[in-house]
Amino acid sequence: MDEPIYDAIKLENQLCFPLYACAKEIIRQYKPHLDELDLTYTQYILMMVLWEKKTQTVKELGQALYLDSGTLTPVLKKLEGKGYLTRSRSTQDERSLIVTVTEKGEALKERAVEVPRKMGECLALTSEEAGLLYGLLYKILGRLNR
Amino acid sequence: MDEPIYDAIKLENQLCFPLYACAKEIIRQYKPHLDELDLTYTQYILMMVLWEKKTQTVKELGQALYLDSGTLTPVLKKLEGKGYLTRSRSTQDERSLIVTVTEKGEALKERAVEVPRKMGECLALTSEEAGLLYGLLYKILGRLNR
DNA sequence: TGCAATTAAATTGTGTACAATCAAAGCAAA
DNA sequence: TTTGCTTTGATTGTACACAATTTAATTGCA
Repeated sequence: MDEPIYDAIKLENQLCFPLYACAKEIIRQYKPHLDELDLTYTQYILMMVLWEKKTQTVKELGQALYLDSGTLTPVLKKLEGKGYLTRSRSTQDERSLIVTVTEKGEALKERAVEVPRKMGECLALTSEEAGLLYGLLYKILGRLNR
Repeated sequence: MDEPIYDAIKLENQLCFPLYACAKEIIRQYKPHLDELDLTYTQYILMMVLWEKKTQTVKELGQALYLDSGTLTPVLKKLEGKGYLTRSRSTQDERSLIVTVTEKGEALKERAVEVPRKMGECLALTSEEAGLLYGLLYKILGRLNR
């Protein structure tokens, strides 16, 4: 009853599935730490971009995070409501919305630096393995990004 | 202005982010192929389990897919509506819901075998790299799974 | 110049994801 | 056997995620 023709559609032979499951499970591990900051994972990675760049358009945020305006608009409004960023139209190009981190948003960074340290332990990869995984993932992302 | 203290919360230094982005981007690549089968990615991986096991409880599906009943219940109802599976309570234990693939669901497998072949090309990894990635992902999943 | 094509966000609708809670069923110890 | 604990799915509420459409602004070109 073993039909090798069908091996290709066995869950255990997929590469996408462990990728999908792994991402979800790791994000679940983040939750208790991010709850302390009152941030979701999506809000957290968005703030990460702003901590580094201070000011970005929605388009730039979308490119950095692989998210579109349909996802970003409500997340940005939520973070604006929390006082971590401001949203305003560009005077050069009224179509562009400029997102800028506030002082309160900057201050959050001080508490957020603890999150990667707390998370680091749970992956259980050596630094070589982590580097290898990192390289493979960005190789795939680079290939898909066109 | 380079503050190495903050390097840990740069997006580019995260391992979870490329994992999350990669999973999403690959699932996006699946979409045109899965559209031909009128399946979403979640529906597709659920059917994958049923193609192999024929019959599973919701609990077993949840363990296989890393999903809970809050996600599975609506997906199962949708697939039941499409005629690909049936849902019925176990007579041994009325708490358990037994999910069984139908003939129509089995038939879908014949068309689904083409999907992995069509997808294989877009990853652009050698088989060594794919094996390495696979191993690393399951190592993480194994560690997180307790 | 004037208008068609393009671009940037926002909106709408569908489909997950998951925490928290609930209800029903089974189990277990006194 | 009855009460309390556990297990299993379903439900509810919140938060993405993205395709498709809409709106407003800008650009390109005849």
